[in-house]
Amino acid sequence: MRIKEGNKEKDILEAAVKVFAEDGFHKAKISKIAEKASVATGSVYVYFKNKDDLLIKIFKDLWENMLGELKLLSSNKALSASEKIDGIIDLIFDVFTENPSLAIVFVNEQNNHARTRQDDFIDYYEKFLDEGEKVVKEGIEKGEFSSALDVKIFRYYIFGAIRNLLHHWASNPKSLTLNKIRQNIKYLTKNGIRKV
Amino acid sequence: MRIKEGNKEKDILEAAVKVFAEDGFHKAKISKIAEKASVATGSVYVYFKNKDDLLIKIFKDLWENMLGELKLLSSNKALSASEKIDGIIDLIFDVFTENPSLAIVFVNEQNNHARTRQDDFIDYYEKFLDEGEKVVKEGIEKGEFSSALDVKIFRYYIFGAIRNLLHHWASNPKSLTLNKIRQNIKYLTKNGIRKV
Amino acid sequence: MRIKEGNKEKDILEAAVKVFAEDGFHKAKISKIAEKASVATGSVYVYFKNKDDLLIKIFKDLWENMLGELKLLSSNKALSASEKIDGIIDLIFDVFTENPSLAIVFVNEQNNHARTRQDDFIDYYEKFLDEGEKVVKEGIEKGEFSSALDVKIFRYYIFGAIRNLLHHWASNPKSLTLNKIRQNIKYLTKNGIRKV
Amino acid sequence: MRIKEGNKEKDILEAAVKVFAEDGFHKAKISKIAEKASVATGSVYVYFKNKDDLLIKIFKDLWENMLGELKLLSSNKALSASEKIDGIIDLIFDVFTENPSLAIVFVNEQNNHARTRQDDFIDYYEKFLDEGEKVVKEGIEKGEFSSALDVKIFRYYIFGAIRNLLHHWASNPKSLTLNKIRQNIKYLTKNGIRKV
DNA sequence: CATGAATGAGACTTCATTCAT
DNA sequence: CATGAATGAAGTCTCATTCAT
Repeated sequence: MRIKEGNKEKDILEAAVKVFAEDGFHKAKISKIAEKASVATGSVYVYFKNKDDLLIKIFKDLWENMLGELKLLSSNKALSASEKIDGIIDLIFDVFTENPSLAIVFVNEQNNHARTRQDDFIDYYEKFLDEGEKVVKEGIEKGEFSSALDVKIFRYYIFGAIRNLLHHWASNPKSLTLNKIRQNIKYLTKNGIRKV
Repeated sequence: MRIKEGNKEKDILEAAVKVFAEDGFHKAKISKIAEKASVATGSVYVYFKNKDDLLIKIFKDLWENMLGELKLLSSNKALSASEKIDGIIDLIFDVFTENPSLAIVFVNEQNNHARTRQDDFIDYYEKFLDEGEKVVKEGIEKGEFSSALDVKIFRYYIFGAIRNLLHHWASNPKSLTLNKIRQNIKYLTKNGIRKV
Repeated sequence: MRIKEGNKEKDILEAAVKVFAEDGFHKAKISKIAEKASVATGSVYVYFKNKDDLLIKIFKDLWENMLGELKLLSSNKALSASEKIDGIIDLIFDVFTENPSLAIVFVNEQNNHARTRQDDFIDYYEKFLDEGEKVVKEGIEKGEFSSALDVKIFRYYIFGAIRNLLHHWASNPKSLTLNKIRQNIKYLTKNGIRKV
Repeated sequence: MRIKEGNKEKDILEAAVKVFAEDGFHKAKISKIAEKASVATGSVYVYFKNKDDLLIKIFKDLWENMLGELKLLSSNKALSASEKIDGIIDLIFDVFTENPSLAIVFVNEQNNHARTRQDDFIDYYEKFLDEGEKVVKEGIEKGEFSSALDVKIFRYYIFGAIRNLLHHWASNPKSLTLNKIRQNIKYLTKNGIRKV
């Protein structure tokens, strides 16, 4: 029995993230992914049902992990709502800083793909956003955050902002320091542009 | 007086926006666009060089217009920086409210496409963002906005936020009132989530 | 508008019969059919949904025609049942004599294909057999044919016999005269092997 | 005494017959055959050269056996030619009754396969038909059967008839009693449809 | 002998684009 | 300008076969 050496599944998934980031999902070729993962084209189909399945697994892994981390964070009684918001921002930045290609794939492909198909990664993603929403609600109730804001809207607001900055950074890593981006996001989220 | 014989070019472009929004650029078929525009498939190629050209023209029209409007707004001496920010937000919302399909195409396809090709619509888009940046700078100089923020980052921040909310709204028009979104964006942009 | 010159649909169908006969349905390549029909590979898909559709159309054309001819024959009041049986045998022989490739495709592929899919050509085929059955019933009622035989069985008996002989002939056209085959079938069908 | 450790070769062959009958040779997957035989995919290739080889062995086993039985029958001096014909029909029916899947594989795949390749099972098959032919010749010489018939043609005639009925029965076992089929074939073969 | 993960050749099918009318 | 039949390049996916263990 030929033993599965190394971790082909992981190799393929990582290669897929890179190729999807470089060429976009639709122009990405399975053969290129296979080559980058040092496996035969057909081997991709041993581990994944089809091209779509690669993308789905990428997002599922991403949001399943993120949700897990976020839960740890949001349940931490020692933190204020404001500190938790900072934590969420850090959480997101840490993941995508480590894997800029993943940031690009997320920004460019997730919406487009989620629209057509109903996959289970969407559940994780939505739960992640729900969990973030809870933190904001908590902050409002505690009087930390303004009760004027709509939490539903805020979640798309802040997420879109972060997404766009990450995408810009991932595309031009030299134009902006990630740390500066992170700090500015935290500042803007909490204070807006008004002089405090 | 020009005889109104239908404007095929415009018909095709509008059909393209709808089909790209529905099916995504890559899955969209030229034949479907032609059908929706009530022309023959071949006629698309009388007015446009190829499929990419359709998308390019869509974005060029969009940002050329937006830039023109923004220039009028930003050069208005009667407005404070803060009022101009409100104006920019209104500008964007007005365009995409009128044409939700365009919002979807913008959000889903522009990044993806801009990455690969170097097209002139990008100039207009960048100039639009530059012009917005100027307004922020002006606000900082006048002491209206905090000098702690990086204008470059802010432009991606606010634009990402708006984009994401528009996309969410365009995909689920009933989940949120556009007016509430607009108000919240204005509030958040200026005040953040802190209790004022 | 590029006009459909000649009859590409018919050309493709005829090429398909030849290629299916030569290589068998599963080993037959669309590209070879296209080449034999002097069209581009893609053109096959202008006229036919897919490879299966080619086979289905072949059988539909065949049995629709055969059924039409058989109805004319069986409704002819001037003929005895025995003469009608001869007529049916002639009918089948005439078609396949003209198109030996069709005989091979019918024998080799119809059963195999009919099993998996439920296509409308089967209706025509079954009706053809039903119509033949009627002739036999008529012969029994008139006292021409033995009442000892089961008409249902007879229809598969005679049809299998003819099919097998046609297939053998089509595969080795020189081993047997078609006329001799035809005569023997008529004789055997009516008299069996017993000395009369 | 040989230890009974299961007979993988036989298991695989029996599984192959079933799968070929169900799915057709070309759509049948080696992996499904292996699974049905409770062995690993690779084990199929320990016992058989390739997929074709499975089919060849199936037919070789079939006709080698059939030929052996037929020789016993045809050399039996105690039987008339007519009785021998009955015996041949019984012989064929007995085999396929016991193994309807084999009947389907025979009818659907043998012709198709025999055409392309030159395999040794064809020798056995031809010899089986030759041996049957001898019985008919003997019947003619003895004056039992009509000298008007061509023995070469008869062999394909009767074999086709039987094949078709077996196939019909194997596909729809409930539509006809096998006994009735057998009787009718014997009757038709000897007497034809004429009233005796 | 037995295994089953890995391979990679091969073919169907799609659809942007062309061009004769 | 307008048409839409025709094209053919290109990529996904399947699955028989191999081979290291």
